[in-house]
Amino acid sequence: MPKAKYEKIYQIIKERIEANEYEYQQLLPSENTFVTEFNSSRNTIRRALVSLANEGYVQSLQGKGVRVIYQPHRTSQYSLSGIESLYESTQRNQTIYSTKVILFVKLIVDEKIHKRTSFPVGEEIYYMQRVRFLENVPLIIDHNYFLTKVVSHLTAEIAEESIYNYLENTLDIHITTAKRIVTVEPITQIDEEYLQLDGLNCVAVVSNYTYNDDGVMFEFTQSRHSPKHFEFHQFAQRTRPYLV
Amino acid sequence: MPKAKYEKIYQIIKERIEANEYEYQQLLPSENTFVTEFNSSRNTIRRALVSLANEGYVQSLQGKGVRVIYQPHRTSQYSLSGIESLYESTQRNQTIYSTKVILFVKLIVDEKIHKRTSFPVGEEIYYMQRVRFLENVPLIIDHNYFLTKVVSHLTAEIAEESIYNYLENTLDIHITTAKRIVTVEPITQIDEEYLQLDGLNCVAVVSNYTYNDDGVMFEFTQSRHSPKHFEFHQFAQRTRPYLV
DNA sequence: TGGTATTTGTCCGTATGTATC
DNA sequence: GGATACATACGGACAAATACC
Repeated sequence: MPKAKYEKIYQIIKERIEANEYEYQQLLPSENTFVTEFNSSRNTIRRALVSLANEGYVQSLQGKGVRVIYQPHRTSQYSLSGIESLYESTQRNQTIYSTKVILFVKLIVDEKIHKRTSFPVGEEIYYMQRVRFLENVPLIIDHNYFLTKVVSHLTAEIAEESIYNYLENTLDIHITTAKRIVTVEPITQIDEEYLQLDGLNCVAVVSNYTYNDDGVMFEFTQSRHSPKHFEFHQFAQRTRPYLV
Repeated sequence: MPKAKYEKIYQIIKERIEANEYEYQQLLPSENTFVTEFNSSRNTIRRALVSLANEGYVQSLQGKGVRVIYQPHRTSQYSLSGIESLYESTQRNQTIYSTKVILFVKLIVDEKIHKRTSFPVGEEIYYMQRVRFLENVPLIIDHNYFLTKVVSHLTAEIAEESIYNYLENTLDIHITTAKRIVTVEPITQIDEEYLQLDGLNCVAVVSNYTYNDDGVMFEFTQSRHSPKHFEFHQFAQRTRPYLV
């Protein structure tokens, strides 16, 4: 539940767009109209609108108005990131989701792990491998690394459920920023063993660097995706061209 | 050249971070310090800082300060998107960049093209295929679709050079927003013919939907990347966990 | 063609809240 | 408790682009 006023307004307008109350390509009510509706300053309205623009819901056109450019996903139900997370997707589609832990160890960062994760050498970490299923289809193999000094008392049982539940609710750790890098890599033996690749010899790899609100990078996760179901979304505003 | 004050301030602070004037994990000068340095309001400073945070340069910590979390790329020189564009990368590394047009036609959108591009059926478009080289290595095959009613008088010669130069400078079209979707797909005959895949049977595909500042989607581009050199960056703030 | 109203973009100043030190 | 630093919110002013008459 958001506390800030601009977040509430953002949420309300977003829901109206998703409910098609404001239609694709239509102009929203003017900022001043929202000012009277929500009884706020124009600045607060603008903050909400800027957030919506940043997430690809609307586009502001000076002198004209604010146009809706959101379109519901017509693509894969496994769509990831950007506007909608896998979690939201599972909720919306009422799909069955499960996780199987195939490795769970505690170890010390050496030079090799440092190169992969950029955790400092000598730090103690949890390392686990997990297979993630949607509708009983193995979609993703996760390699998770957590700093033990931030994430304490992790167990395989917790990893089988939701780690982020544990972080948020039990340890009261809040993630605020994350870097993600998508690459495509040749398959490993583990990939081949657990994922249904149908002859494809690559996987989509999302490397995820997660920071808590102290600015400490406490998690590195490499998610190796079955190519067939992989989809990664990005929205950019006032962007440079993608390729020269 | 940015006109707005907050953009200039954003640019200056960004350059200081990239020049390591403000170091990784160090706190920036406080907002009020910047207020006096740039002789502006705190609002304007905050706008610059929020932009930097959105692009992964800094992280704001209430009560503490604003921490630098930017690290220069230690990875591939072909790194794409997010913080640094391929163009900036080529500039920085002084690499040689070239394009070869292998197909250039004008055609009408039918049902099949509509499904791929989401251009309306019946619209006239330019369709071209281009191979893109870095240091004489074929990295990417582009399939570009442009609405002729927005992008007029395109030629193969222009496509061989920089289309965006033509758009920006000759046609005065400004792109403001873009959606990108990354997927991994089996290779086609064209991929195999032009890219050096070394036995890999997948390519990384970036689908790019580009809007001009009238809110018209005038370009759809599918860029098919050689997996070895592909890297796609994203930065997210106050994000949900990547996977449940 | 021109003038006026509308709408978004930028910028400023101020006040108050909240977290940290 | 007090000082510092970021977060939120309000209100006002003017600029720039557009729409309308």
